Amino acid sequence: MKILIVEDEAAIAEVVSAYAKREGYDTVTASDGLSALEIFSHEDISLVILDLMLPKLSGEEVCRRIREKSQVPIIMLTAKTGESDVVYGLDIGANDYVSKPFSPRVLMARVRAHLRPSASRDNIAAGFCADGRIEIDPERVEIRKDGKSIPVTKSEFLIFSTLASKPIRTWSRDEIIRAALGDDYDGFDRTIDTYVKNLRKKLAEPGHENGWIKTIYGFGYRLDDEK
Amino acid sequence: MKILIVEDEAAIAEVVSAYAKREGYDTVTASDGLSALEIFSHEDISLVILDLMLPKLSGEEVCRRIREKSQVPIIMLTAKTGESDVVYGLDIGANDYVSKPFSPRVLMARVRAHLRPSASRDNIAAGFCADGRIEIDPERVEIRKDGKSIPVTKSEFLIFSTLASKPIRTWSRDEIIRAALGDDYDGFDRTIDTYVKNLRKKLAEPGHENGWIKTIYGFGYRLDDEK
DNA sequence: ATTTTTTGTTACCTCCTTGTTTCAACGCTG
DNA sequence: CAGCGTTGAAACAAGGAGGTAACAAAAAAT
Repeated sequence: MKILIVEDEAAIAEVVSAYAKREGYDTVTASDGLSALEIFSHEDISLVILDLMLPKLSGEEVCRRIREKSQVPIIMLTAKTGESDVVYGLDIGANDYVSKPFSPRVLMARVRAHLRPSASRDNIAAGFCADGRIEIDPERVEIRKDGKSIPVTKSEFLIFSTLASKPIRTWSRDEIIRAALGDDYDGFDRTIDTYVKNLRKKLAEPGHENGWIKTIYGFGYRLDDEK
Repeated sequence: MKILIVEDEAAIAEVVSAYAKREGYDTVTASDGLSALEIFSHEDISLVILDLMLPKLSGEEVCRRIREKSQVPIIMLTAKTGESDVVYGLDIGANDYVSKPFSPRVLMARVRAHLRPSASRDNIAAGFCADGRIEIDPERVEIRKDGKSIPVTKSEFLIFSTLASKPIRTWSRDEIIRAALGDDYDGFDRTIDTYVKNLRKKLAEPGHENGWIKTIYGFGYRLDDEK
């Protein structure tokens, strides 16, 4: 987990960085807007702490540019405390807004809240798909086809549940990893292929050779729930 | 989008509810912890605004119970302003923490930030064109004509989405490349011709041989969405 | 402790997509 | 309507994405 700290006052950047590191995060610091974007596009950043008053490129502009590419959480950390400043900051894409002077403890609590892994078995919804033929049972951790239990592994179950939770959506491999296996998973995205292959083998049948999992070339996978 | 407001002071609940409704959200109010959980489990709640000092069941406990089941965004709205209160609130599962007295405008900006559609593909706007006959679905990564899915490649999808995002506009090849394929794309602009050709082949029909993509001689392309 | 299952990586192969090129057709301009 | 630049279409090479299986490591079961 790497945090990008964009802050032109070295002293503040130091403090934030020190706190973040104490919590086990990696940090990287940018002191102006342009280098922030530069770093962001070349490193794998999980969260951005962004000052608004920056040399070269304003924080607002940095926020907008990042949002064009990414949904990474952005916490604005700034001396602008006016009501309108806060509203504006949030509306251009920030996820959180902390005013200076700030409490490092509170800031880090907010960082944790944004980086908290969001997946757990508990929020897997029971459900049906494939015209009701396939049933996901989070209580028993079981997938049934036509009422008959299909033995799947934990990962297979989590991944299929994830896909089925939004049959509408096409999921990229990274999204599947984050949603099904958790943020702290570190492994290659291609591993998903293997799970999908195994799931397909278990679920497939004549007429549904793909096991109701459709490949969206260049993007990822989606439940194939067409009628 | 329905917001659950958990607040025992009716006056505050009223104010929050009024603001939320003005923004187009549905609201439902609970005045104690138990009824909050009751409502939460029976209705489709997209976000919770949660006071901490509640009759029957504390806000902290409500937060924990909700978190056992769901990842719905929770904004704590409370008179407890101590640093430790904030840290504690966020650590037990709240996504945001707003202290009373609060600015309704800021609160609503935070609500918007939490409910903002999050997937990065979603900055491709869903939309219709060609008199509603062609539909762009960024969730599924799919283009449909008359409701029937048209298989397109990644680049074709991105390019058509770009054109459709501003049906008014004539796009030069370079602009299409930058908007659809990214700044770091390196390739000839004439490649766009090929994608357009392929798209046209897939979308065309008698009376619309150009697949709703119009050539602006000497400039580029534009969606042909005339009536 | 041993076996079995699951998890995750890798390599190989195939096929699709991507992007270039070539040439024909088209549209402007005079 | 002739000439020139621009666009359309098809063919093709090269790269990239996905399918698959074999395998190592870790976890669970016996």
